[in-house]
Amino acid sequence: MSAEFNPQMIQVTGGATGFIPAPENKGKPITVIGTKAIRQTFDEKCLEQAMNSRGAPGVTDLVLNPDAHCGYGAPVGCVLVSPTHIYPGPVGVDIKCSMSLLQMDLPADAVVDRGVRRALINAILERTPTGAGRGQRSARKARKVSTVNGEKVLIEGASPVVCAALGIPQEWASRCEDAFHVGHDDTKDALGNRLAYLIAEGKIPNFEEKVIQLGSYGGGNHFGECEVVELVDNQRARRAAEVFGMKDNCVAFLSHCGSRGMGHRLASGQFRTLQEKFERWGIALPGQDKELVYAPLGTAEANDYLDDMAMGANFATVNHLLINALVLEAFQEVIPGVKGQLVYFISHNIARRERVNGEEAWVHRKGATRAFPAGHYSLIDTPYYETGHPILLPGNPQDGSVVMVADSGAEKSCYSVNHGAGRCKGRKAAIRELDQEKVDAGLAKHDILTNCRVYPKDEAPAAYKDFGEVLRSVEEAGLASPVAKLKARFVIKDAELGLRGAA
DNA sequence: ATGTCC
Repeated sequence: MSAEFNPQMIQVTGGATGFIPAPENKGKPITVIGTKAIRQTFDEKCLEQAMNSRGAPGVTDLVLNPDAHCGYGAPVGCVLVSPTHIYPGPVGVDIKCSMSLLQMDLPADAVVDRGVRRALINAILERTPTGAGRGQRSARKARKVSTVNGEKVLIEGASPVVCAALGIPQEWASRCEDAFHVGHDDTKDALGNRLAYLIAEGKIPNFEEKVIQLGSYGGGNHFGECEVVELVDNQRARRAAEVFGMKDNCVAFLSHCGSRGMGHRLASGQFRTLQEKFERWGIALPGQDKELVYAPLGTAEANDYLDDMAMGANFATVNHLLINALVLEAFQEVIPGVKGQLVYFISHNIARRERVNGEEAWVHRKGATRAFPAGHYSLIDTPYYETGHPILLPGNPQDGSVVMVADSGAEKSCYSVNHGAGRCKGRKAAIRELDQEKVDAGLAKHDILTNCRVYPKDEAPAAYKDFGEVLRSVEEAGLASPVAKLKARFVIKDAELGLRGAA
């Protein structure tokens, strides 16, 4: 298999766009987004996964984004569309891993002082811990979490009752890609029934401990980052920023996290169940990849998966909104009177039912971000119909992150863009090859503070692709345009990761 | 991603 999958298989059509013919030339080709430099970053395993995913049962469209790299069954950084099947692998173990951005009514000058930034880091960490398990949040600061009914969170998502219990401003629900998710039959009763079954059967052990994780970041590539907003200087970007509620040269807070132990448990339970069934029934898997299990829509297996995915997604939604509420509280403790407003909350690990090619289909975005441009039917009755919705893309602390808005060209990528820079080095390779002093010096040079004594090498900017080249790909392909740049002032990560890598 | 296989 070695020489079979390589970037030369991509046929370039220009404008950072190309295609790979589907396996045996059956059906639509894989759409590939990326400049020449980006196409060279797609390794064998990533391309093999893309081909397996494209040839999988019921799959009609596959898009490979510029940040694509090897993932679980399907590449991280791809879009998989099926009108007939649901695929748990291309949603992933961190159901509804997402980005959110909180805009502060606070000029950039307010976070120049390093003492103020240190105080903010500490106030934020007290409320929204990082790392495995429940983290180190103090009991006093965790009080809001212990008052919420965990079952309601899974069943209702960011409902008025749940938001009120957690001190989340109700208007933030309108700044979500989806504020809640319903079950396979479009009711929340389906979720209530499914959850009662899971709990009765002991399928979600330590349920309350998982609920307490609400308002925490977790580890890996998750982070919280204080930013200074630099609006792009053109009329369209200015208009979009106005609708998004973004303020030039002001402070904002960018968060990346997902559904924590709850989503992990729901997802891994589904993988186990489906893999056992495929084995028992002797059904061949696409490319013999057991991570590409699937369920035909309408079966009990698909219904159970859709219900579990919805509950994991509801947990992630409330987790993100609570983090934003707690981060705002932390800012207010350090800088009394400061105001904050959610700009947007948008996922990059979720399957959504959308219209593609004129029919309803499940659009699986695995490390990919929805990108509906102005006038898209789905944005009617939202604040974003005239502009398109905000697209939140983390790059890296040194080179910055970006807020974009979709262009009409996004149709060719099933209305999707990348979800970040994408890894170019595996974690082990990054820990082995990168120099700790250089990693820390890079952040220091940009005057970016962090809670980590040493920054995790496997999360260093050098472990990721060139973000500028990734964004060039998106713009040249006509998928989206920049609205604002986000310049990091401090970054909060799982500090234990760094200590591990420093050994 | 995940107390990294309840």
